[in-house]
Amino acid sequence: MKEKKISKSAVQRMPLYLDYLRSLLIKADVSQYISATAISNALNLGEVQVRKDLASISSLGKPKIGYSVLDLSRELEDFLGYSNVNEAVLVGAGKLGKALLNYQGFGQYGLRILAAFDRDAKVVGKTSEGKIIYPIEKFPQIIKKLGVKMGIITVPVQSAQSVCDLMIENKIAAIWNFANVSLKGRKGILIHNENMAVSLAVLSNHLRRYLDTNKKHGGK
Amino acid sequence: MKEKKISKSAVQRMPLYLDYLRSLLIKADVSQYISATAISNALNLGEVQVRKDLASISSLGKPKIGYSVLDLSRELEDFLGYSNVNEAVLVGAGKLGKALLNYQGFGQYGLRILAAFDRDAKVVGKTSEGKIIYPIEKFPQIIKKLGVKMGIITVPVQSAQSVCDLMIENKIAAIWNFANVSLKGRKGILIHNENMAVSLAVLSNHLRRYLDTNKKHGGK
DNA sequence: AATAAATCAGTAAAATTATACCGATAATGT
DNA sequence: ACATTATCGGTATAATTTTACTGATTTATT
Repeated sequence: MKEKKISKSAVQRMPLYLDYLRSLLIKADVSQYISATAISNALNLGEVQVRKDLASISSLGKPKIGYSVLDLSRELEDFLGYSNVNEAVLVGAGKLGKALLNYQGFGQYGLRILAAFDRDAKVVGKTSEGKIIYPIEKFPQIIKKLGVKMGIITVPVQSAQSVCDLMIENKIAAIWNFANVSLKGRKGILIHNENMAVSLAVLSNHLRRYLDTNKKHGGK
Repeated sequence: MKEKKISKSAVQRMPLYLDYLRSLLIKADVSQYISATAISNALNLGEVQVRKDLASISSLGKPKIGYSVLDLSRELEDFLGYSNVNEAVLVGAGKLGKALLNYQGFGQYGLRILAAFDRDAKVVGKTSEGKIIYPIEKFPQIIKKLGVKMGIITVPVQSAQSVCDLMIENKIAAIWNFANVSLKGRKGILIHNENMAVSLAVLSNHLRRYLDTNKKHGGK
């Protein structure tokens, strides 16, 4: 099995495929087949792009037939790491932090948040739906024991970088950052920023151009 | 002033610049200058990339000096459309919908959610922090009156596509979708999916590769 | 058995995005 | 005043990503 390189953009399309396939599995029987063409129509993506993406993680596609929906789902799950659970810890048990901590939906994507940390003694120790919130001082000790490699940051802007540093010191390799700053990491460490402002930028930029065009070219 | 084309990736970096500049303005006086180089260091981005991005929206950069932090912020705000408010409506006043509706932070980014819609009569009519939730049937009528062009979707998966269609029929041009499906739009209509699964895909993919590498090459 | 239709998968080309390079310019120090 | 330094901004190059094309493969049809 040769290791193909998969672009980041392609990685981001994979969960869309998986979601779609899962929806098919719910609707109909498990022995269905589907073609890249059909998927591309359903998801409004380029036919070639879908075929390329799928080819990069699977080789079960049969001409004239397509892919077994079930098998392809399995392969996507494997690729995305949903089959072997991703364990994570979370720092910052405020509003957002607690919401994520208690969010059941992550299970579907193979994510399990094992523990949370906070520096506020008031929230520490309390469990919400079985999860424990530790004082931040215990971070190194507990991370070492758990061997977790993914960290979620839900602290206010000011402390985000120091939490990030703390995580990296303790061998966290992938960081999901919900604080509204772009954090400084290190080579090999992935920092993924979940920034609503970024989304808004895309949206409002589109809107501005859209409205301009319609004004200029006399759009109705 | 010639219209330069700005890549989508570049657009997504703009709010990062703006956030950083704003943080500088808070910390120090308003007559500061900053260079693209300094920004690139702070945000851990390529120097050339930052300079290019800034050049595409501003021409106030002075050699040896850099940009006026305040002026550049203004230009970024203009570009991002934060200066002239973006108005939006939201469909789906469930948990997430209400959270967004009441989230104060959007103001900072020039977003104002004017009204919400839901098909459940129980939530309709009630106001939470001054916002009104209308029955979905009134959508066409009210959108027409408000002239809003941005729509936010926070309904369950099953109804997301029909809400999307409804929005497009009523001349919404940019859709921010929080439902966990990829929606089908139409040319000219932007659909931006806020999908946590996508983020998770990026993270867990990185992690898998990271762990593999460290295993193979004997990373301690 | 032969033909047609649908689809995969590999290679090539095009488009997009990021990076490198270099001359011009403004401030600073000599 | 002149050299030096930091920085901008444009052009050129490289890398990445998407799209197009083509041949091979499998099923259905005549």
